[in-house]
Amino acid sequence: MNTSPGAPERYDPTAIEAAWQSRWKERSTNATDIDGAERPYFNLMMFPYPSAEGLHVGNVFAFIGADVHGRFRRLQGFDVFEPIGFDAFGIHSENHALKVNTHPSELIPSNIRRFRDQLRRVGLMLDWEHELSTTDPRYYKWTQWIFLQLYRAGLAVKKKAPVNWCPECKTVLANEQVIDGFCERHPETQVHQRFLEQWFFTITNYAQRLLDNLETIDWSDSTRTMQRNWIGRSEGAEIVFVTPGDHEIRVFTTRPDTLFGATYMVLAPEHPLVERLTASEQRRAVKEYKREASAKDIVARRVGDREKTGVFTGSYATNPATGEAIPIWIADYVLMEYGTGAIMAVPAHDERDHEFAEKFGLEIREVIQPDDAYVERPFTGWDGKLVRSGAFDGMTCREGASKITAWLAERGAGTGTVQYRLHDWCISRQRYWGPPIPIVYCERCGTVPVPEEDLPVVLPPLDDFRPSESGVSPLARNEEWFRVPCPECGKLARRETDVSDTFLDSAWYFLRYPSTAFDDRPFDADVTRRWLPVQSYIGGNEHAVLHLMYARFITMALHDLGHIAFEEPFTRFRAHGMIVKDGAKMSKSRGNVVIPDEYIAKWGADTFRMYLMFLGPYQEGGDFRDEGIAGLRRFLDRVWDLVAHSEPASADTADDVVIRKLHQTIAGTAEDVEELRYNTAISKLMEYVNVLRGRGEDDAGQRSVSPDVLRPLIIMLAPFAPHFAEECWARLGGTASVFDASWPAYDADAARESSIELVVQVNGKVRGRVTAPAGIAEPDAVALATAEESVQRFVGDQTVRKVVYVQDRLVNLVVG
RNA sequence: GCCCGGGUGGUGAAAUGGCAGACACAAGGGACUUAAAAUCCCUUGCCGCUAUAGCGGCGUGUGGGUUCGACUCCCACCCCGGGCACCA
Repeated sequence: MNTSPGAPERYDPTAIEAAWQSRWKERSTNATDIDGAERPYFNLMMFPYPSAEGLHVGNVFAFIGADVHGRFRRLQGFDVFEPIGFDAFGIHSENHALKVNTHPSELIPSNIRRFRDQLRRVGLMLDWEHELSTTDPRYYKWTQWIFLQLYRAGLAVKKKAPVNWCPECKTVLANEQVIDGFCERHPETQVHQRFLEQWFFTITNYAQRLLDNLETIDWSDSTRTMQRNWIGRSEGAEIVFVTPGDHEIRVFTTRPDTLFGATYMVLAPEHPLVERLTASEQRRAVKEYKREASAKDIVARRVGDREKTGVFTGSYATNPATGEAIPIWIADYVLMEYGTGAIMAVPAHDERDHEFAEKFGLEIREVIQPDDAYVERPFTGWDGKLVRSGAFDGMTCREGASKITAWLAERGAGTGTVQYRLHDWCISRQRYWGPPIPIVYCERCGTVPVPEEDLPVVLPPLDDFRPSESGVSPLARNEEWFRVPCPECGKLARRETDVSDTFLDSAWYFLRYPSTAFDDRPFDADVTRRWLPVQSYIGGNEHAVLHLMYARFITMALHDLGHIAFEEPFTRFRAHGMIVKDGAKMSKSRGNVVIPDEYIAKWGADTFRMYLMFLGPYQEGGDFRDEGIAGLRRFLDRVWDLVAHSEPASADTADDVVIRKLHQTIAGTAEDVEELRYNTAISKLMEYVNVLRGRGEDDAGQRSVSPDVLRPLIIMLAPFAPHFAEECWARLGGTASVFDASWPAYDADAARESSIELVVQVNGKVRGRVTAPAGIAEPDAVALATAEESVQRFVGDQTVRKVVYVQDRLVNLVVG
């Protein structure tokens, strides 16, 4: 440690970071002027769930990447709004509260305090004036208000449906929360199927728009692909099969071209027609099979490689193409939730039907002659010609599909249609820790929405908030709370005791941020017009089909109801990658979770920030290794040293090499930061520093460069190392914050190289290099290249058959 | 099974179809130091030839192809990560 008087002060991140953090707070450096901003820029990051463990490095990685973007935009002259909040309702918090046997209303505030503290130390440009928490009645009042808007529009409906039931959570889960048939939060617990009355948002009404709009928004491809797959659009036909008893069985198929090969049908065991179609001699078998199927949980039902089971109903239906009577079976490989819950089985051209037909000895009739004769059976491809298909013989599959659909339509036996895999969003939860759904059930008036002026329906304190085995909400144990007069007739009625899904809380928080000052409206019209949609949203792909889909849906619905002017909430979304530790995913059980605090304490937030942004491409993530951090600290130390010894009189301001490198760095770094290529942006700054260090040395061995070539460096460094940059900026004579400066101007002329190095190849192999003036013409370049001794050796007396010249880059002589 | 990513030195990684390995880490050598740490300088893809300077060959998961030229484009395959999965 150098402590002698007069010696240059060492870089001390602890002191500098604390000083600047309090200065930012005092001066409101990061507060946004919501009403007065000239160039509003909404920079959003995914608000965290305030867990008991505190922020981990994954959260911090996400926030820093978003913060770098926000700070960069600010240096470009935008009024950047970078708010934060807490997603504190939900099963996550509640389960933790149950585990440690403390009420969530006690836990959450202390967790939030810890999070605030951690977030401050990371040095994010957060505007704390607009902090929100989903558990705040001032917030969830409007979550309930959104429910009411959707309810009035018919987009919130109550229906009995097969739902995913987690026996551990003792609640219903959305499909998105079921992973491989197991609960998202309890990987050991299988999810079961139950039929319950639940509130749904009919997101399926928006399936096509959610799909189409994906083309119009600037999102990571990976995220858009996941959404596309989740929506799962399939084109095909709905075809009607009629039974002798005049029952109509509708099926959906993506392969109407194979209709002539449909040799039997299958209904889902829960299909409403099963009862009526069952012949008396099959009654027992069918009943037994239905019982078995309903006893099965969703896993057993959904695992794809399971052996097929099923039972014949004893009835037949007429194949509308062949006129043949084909047997009707029931089997649990047909799912009631998709399509019509019934299929036409074409065992010759569908793997599942094939397996089923083989097992039960049903007819397998090929109606496609594949183009390639040597393909495996069943042939499920599209490249073939129709056979045994009457008038459609000889057509390609594509042609046959549309012709058969048209032919069915003429006879009223079918129609072209589209199916989606997307399911309606089940939003009710039989849990405690969420916003109560604002509905009252009255014996006389039925289902009555709580009047808007009575919102919020406050979640009452409840000592025993455990979920019950029976699936009834904890709130149903609080009679005092749920007994209320009917808002319409005044007679004693009963509140809805379910609460809403956490994903509803987070589906609209970005709308609230700029309007947190208003208590009489969810989002102010003027403010919203100025600040939304969100210009940049950065977050993890784990939310690609949950949060991001729901937020889009809620935004679309609010748009259609006239509350907002846009229908897509996030103009640009970028998914960041995942941080792993020594090649393995971080997890508590592995014991390799990186806690940012200790690293920040040891190295300083700026070094830590820079390391995280440097360790790999931001959108791919990377491997966190302790050894790598020192390099970034060394880099900052070197910059510190340059700043400490800067001399206004230094000649480097006119040094071509320095100036050229500076302007190349300005252009390259801006482009990299713009594209979130933070790792290469930092490496470019390092290159520039290496040039400065090589140039700055005087006769006495003392480095000294002028502040003029350092200031642009400090600005470019500021998004990554904000405290460090502020301190250097001040030491270089800056008065205001470095973030009130502008990103350095790029001068293309200054960046241009005057001489270039031409690579000379012979037959594509590098055989020499020549220095030439930039912009050299081809004949001159070739002459220079050919004259080179090392090139001559490889050309010898062979004739040059061809010359390839790439301007200012290379000459390739093709000889032989 | 299907749909996305990805596979490059000892390590993290970089490269609009045009010098593979920028920038770092680690390692080795040297300077400074009584010594160590820190700092600074040098070396560092592999193999071979050479006393050295240097010279040559090989090299981006594997096998083919396109091209004057391929980490980059095309085809087939292998491995790793993620998503979906009896979705008709």
